[in-house]
Amino acid sequence: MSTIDDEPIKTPLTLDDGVDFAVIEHLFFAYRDFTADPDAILAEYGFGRAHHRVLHFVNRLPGLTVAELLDVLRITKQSLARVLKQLIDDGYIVQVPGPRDRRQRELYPTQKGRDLAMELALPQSRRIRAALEEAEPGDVAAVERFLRAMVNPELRPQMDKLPNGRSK
Amino acid sequence: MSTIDDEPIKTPLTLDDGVDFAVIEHLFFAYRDFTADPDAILAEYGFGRAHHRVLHFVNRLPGLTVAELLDVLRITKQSLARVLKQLIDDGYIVQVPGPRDRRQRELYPTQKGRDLAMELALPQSRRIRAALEEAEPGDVAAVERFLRAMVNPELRPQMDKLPNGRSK
DNA sequence: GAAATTATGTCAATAAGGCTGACATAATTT
DNA sequence: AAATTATGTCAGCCTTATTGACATAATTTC
Repeated sequence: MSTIDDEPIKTPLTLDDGVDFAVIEHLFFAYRDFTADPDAILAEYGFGRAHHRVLHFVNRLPGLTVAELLDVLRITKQSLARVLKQLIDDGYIVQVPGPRDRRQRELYPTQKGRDLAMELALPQSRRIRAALEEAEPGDVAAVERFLRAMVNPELRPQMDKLPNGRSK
Repeated sequence: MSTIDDEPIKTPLTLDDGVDFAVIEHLFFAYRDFTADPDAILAEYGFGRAHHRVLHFVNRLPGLTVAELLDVLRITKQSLARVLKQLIDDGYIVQVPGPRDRRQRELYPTQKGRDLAMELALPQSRRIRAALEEAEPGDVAAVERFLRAMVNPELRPQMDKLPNGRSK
């Protein structure tokens, strides 16, 4: 019988073990630095990453309801409540009663909220553009295809609803 | 003079605003689902994402010291302490006094720790491979180049130290 | 050899951002 | 009129991070 084996293993896991450790780690490091940019700005406003996400999607989908926002963020009503309340109290987001269903609250950014959303997006956009500078034609499409394919299939339609350009 | 302007803005931010919102959102959704896989497994063990990261890098760089691990994870000693202690107490990681400097603790996975690291990596690897199935030749390289370029330049040498394949 | 530095560990307090469960209100639908 | 829906709120809990302070052992420096 084997006793409990707490012998140290001295050989590393490598790509030979059949796992894409390189991509796994690239994603980890990339995402960490990607979020560090806005985090620093948010701290000046007394906000956190949760505020960023709410502000971002309200700016990208103005007029979405609380339920729709919860569906995009995949968090609970109670988790959203605190950050949304702060953003409203501080004048970054306004609520408008739904036109058909007056129980609903349509969420819109104010000019202040739009400005902050842009300020937060800028360093991220700069980082992305710098990363793509060295890229060859077709790489951008390849990266977007890959990232999209990494998302659970049932959530991909949701991504397609986000405005892609030339909004009127 | 302008009064406080809390008028709702009804037009969405789009790519026309000069920001790569598509890539920003792709990264957000992709990373969320990418981490959801191991999170579910970790919960069964009573662990969290922090345990995963520690276990991962100890398996990828067996024998690294506490200081080196802190340098990779970029968290504080106190944050590491709790999760590392649990992983050691539960027999996933063992400490070995450094051979030259006996103050140092070299960290190694046990067989149990190696097994869990693989179990956590597998769904992530499966997701990556599925995403790359539709990819054309050269796309993998493009994705890795992009993700690497998204990392702060000063941290890239650290990524290169991770074993790339064919370990002996 | 004594003193300073270094590697690690630990204690206490704090904060952000999640969670669950329970309950309230108003508006809509049945 | 009753049931359902959309939203809000209260209370408590968990994980993961933070800072600051201090302790111990080992190494390095003078």
